[in-house]
Amino acid sequence: MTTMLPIVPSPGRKRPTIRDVAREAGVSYATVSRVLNGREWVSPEAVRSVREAISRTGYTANPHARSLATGRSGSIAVLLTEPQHLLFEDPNFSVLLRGFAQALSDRELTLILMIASTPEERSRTIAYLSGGHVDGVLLVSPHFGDPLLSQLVKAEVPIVACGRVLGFEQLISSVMADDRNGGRAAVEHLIEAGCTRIATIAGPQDMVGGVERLQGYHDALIAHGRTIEPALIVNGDWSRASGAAAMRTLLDQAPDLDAVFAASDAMADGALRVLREAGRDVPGDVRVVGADDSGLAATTEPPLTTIRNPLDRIGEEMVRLLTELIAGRTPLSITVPMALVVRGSSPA
Amino acid sequence: MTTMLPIVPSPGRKRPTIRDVAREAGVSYATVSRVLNGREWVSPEAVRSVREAISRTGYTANPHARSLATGRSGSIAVLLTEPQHLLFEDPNFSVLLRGFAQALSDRELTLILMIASTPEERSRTIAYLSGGHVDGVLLVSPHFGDPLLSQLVKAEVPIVACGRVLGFEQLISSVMADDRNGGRAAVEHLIEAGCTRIATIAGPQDMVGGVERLQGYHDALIAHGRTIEPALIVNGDWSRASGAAAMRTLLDQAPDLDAVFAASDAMADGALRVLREAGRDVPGDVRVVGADDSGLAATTEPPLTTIRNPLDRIGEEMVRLLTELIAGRTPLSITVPMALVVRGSSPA
DNA sequence: CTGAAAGCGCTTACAG
DNA sequence: CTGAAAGCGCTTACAG
Repeated sequence: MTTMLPIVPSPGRKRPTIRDVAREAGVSYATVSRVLNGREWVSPEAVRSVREAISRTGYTANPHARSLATGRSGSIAVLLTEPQHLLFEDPNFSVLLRGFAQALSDRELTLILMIASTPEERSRTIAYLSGGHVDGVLLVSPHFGDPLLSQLVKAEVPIVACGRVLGFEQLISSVMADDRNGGRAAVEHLIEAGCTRIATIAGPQDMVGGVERLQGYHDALIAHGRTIEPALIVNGDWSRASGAAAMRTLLDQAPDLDAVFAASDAMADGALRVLREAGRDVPGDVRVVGADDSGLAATTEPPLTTIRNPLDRIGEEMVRLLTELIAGRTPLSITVPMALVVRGSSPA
Repeated sequence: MTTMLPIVPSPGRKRPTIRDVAREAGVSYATVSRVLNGREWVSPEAVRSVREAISRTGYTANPHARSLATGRSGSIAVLLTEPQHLLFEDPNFSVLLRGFAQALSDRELTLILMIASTPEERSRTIAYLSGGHVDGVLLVSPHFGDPLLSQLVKAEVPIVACGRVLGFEQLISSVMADDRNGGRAAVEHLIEAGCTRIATIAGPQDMVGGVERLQGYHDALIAHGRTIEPALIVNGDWSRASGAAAMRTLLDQAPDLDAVFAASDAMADGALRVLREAGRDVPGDVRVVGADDSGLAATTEPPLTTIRNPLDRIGEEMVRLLTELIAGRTPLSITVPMALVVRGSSPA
């Protein structure tokens, strides 16, 4: 096998630098830098010969040298502060991460993934971010009152969060789903379908999504002159298992219910299972609406009617906001609507 | 009584540099650099006063300057080449990513996430990586014959892949699960439980995991003197829906089956649903074994007996291998065993 | 429009 | 053990 020979075997092979390009193009390296950065005042011929020299040499700019000279790192940190296992198991996180990756790549920004769960990681992370080694940070699941938040704010790092950050509204940009109106839309859909005993499996009440979606449930019932019955409200923790448990409780407390709005698809799936075991037909006897429109929703039996969590859009807007923040604009808070997606568990 | 005041938070605030630390410590900045890098030949007093100066000034090294000086970037790219949506929906990917994050963080290496799906992204990515702007790359789902692979190899970027990379075994380190023996263990468990008509829902046959797990199914049957019956083998695409469809086919082709080994937990879950609908009791009438031990496995009804995909360990080993590669060692291929996890769908 | 030069913040031989 | 100095590869006023 002779094919194993590398083209340029020298271990100390040097990547071409701006000087190599300049030599090739017959100009000064300052000029090369100018065409690289699209600055004005470069003659067309210079531009052309530099471009040729670049492709001939296979030159790529050294981002570290550039950062050192400009003071801009060209990179953005995606920071996870949750105990990591929780987040990584959340399919929603993957969707968000994908959105970030796309939007950052479009802007030629590097995505640096940082996790701050253990105390050591936290202090290492805060030091790194405060050190200004990153142009900005995308905060994924800020815990209210997390000291990390104020440290970051004090360090004046541009930062945008996913979901409102209580107490920092003026300092931290944020993008979030309109959970409240989403929840309301879900319940109004059930009301319009003629349901009269609508239960809800709410999310954790120490998380904004949990609170807001439940609030939307209230809003819809009140708006239609219904009363809020405690027996129709049970909390879960977003998980399928918790949804199943909550459904059992509901069936117990209010056997005559004819609809359930679960604050997550996973909980709705758990509810579906319990309803099936209890011999209740969905949607015949009981209608079910979930939330998020995660990958799960379309594959349950029957498929879930749900309110779509626009995470792709949220990720995109977070990146846009962050670049604006970096450019010096003031913080902003954006709310993205949730849309009802109708499927078999509660048809139109 | 000296500079106790926290350094000024002026907008144009400059981060402290190595010179600031040197001034504070009363040494030259070369000495500061030495204690920073743990080089020998520094007096204990110098070390102490530098450390104090560092904490007093809140200094953190500028990684870009350091990279420029050392030629090491201190960062590792995690490269996704799959059409991204496929990967991000895969819970296994999250687990792997988490393992990477942890292992890299432990080594104070920065994790850069890169996605190369569109042609533009691909060429941008290849340029970036070939430019030597990253110390190495962790390849998540290499497609056989992907030209990106040979370009990366040609660029002499240290790279380790998840799963064997056909044709590049000598050049690219890889870490993978022992899918074949895992599949074999799953089926032997069923044989030992007394099952005689064991079906399998195999994964895609153009993916190594799909092929190997099916091979393991063969191995076990043959080793126990059983015959391979085509009617007992159906392919899926890893998804729950495909598992359900496959189960229907199996029930049709071989109504007397008493066990199913599905090559993924999601497919097993689909099979579970169809079996339930068909009135077959699991594990009473039919035993079911899945694969991966994803988050799903413990929450199905009944919970799945499965073979654990050691992705946490795989991620860890990939990072270790990569650092060794960067240090100049030769490529290596590692196989991590899969362990049987016994749950209700096929108890001991 | 273009070149020479300073400077970004670090590391690392090289002399002491 | 420690300091002065060169150099990593770029950008950007500053003079032409």
